[in-house]
Amino acid sequence: MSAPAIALIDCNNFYVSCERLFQPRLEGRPVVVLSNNDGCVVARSQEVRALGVKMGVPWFQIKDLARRHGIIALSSNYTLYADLSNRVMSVLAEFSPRQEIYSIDECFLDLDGFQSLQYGAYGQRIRATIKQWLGLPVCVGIGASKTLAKLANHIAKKRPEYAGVCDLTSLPTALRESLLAQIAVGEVWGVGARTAERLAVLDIASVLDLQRAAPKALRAQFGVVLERTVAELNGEACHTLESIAPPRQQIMVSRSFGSAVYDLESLQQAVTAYVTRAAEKLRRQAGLAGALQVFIRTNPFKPDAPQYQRGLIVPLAVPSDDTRQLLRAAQAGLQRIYRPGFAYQKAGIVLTELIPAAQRPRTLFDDAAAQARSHALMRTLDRINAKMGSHSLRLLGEGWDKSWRMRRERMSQGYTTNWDEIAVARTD
DNA sequence: TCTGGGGTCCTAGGACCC
DNA sequence: TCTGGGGTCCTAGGACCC
Repeated sequence: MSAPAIALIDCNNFYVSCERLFQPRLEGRPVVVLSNNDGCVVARSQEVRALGVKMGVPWFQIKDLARRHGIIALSSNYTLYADLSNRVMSVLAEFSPRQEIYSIDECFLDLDGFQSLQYGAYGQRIRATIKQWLGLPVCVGIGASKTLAKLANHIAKKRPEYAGVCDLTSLPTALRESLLAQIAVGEVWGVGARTAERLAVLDIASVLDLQRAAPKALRAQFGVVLERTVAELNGEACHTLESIAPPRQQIMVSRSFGSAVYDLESLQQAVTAYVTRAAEKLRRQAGLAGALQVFIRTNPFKPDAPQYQRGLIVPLAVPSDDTRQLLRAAQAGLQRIYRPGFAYQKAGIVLTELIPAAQRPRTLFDDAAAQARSHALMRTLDRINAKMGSHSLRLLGEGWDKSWRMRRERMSQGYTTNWDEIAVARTD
């Protein structure tokens, strides 16, 4: 009987690695990828980390530093990252029958049954395969629980002597504990800055301290989440591997504007675009929304300017996935919360009370013919946009001028997703 | 000038009911 | 002076994640 083992494979500074794949000149140079509107740093190359640039820092705050050190900043190209992510995940799926895709650049694999191959060696094979087939660097962490696998991955990333793969299940106890004693408790999956601060007061500073802490006392002070984390650190798997992603409970689409927006019409256009996108996601998971929330807000980072923020939940008479009905609800809500005279910085919508389309409630007033027409129209819309590229067909309400559209001034191309921008090996 | 977007889970407290 | 007790449901907000 083998002990359970879970692997966490995580791409190294994924967005930067994706960009380097198609722009080899970025290799060895300090590179960051910025969030929407070129706002914050969301990915940093090793060279940038070494300069002390923190995750999430606003780009304008480090422009001086960037100039001095020749940091190259790129707008985020999510189409490219999503495509490469899909390729990484398909390759990784070959290494275990049970895979949980956890985020765009991470997945868990259940290694149960692969013990005879030696987990560490298996991890090296995974790492080498992704590097050779896709050109992307990954690290592999292996542990008896998801939390330990994450921790092992952290060690694999930070300590070169592990060559990108750390198998905590095979380390001698003394070595494992000395490693855990050197890692700050805030590195543990599920322990954020607030909790780390409160733990410090109790003299729980390292991962080893937390592993050895009394679970019941922690539960009383911090709740059940931290209690489970401690159990996981002790090798008791509380978080199971979810190979089938459960349907989302809410679908949100929101964006900051490229520049401030004042008039209702621009907000209406933006909200139309967001609802359109959210409805596509909703139909892709075969769901219906029972309610829609719409919200708008001014820029909270400008406290001197008049502030206004409001949201409203609009219930739908009947749960729906029809873009037109969702739009009516959103526009009605927007009308009610809009106040003139403010510089709006962001708007968004959230679809909530989601149910599977198969559970569509029946009412006395069901109009089967109208439902069939709606279904056919939405399916056609989705198909055309899937084939011709999203936004090929869209509602007039999105408008044409788009002053609210976000800034992306440093964007790379669609090397793998757009025939016109496909990567070129040589031009002569 | 310039500060992302999209999620989940848990808890506390109020409303309501018997 | 002195104002029940317990259960359920819902919502808002906090904390965390990538």
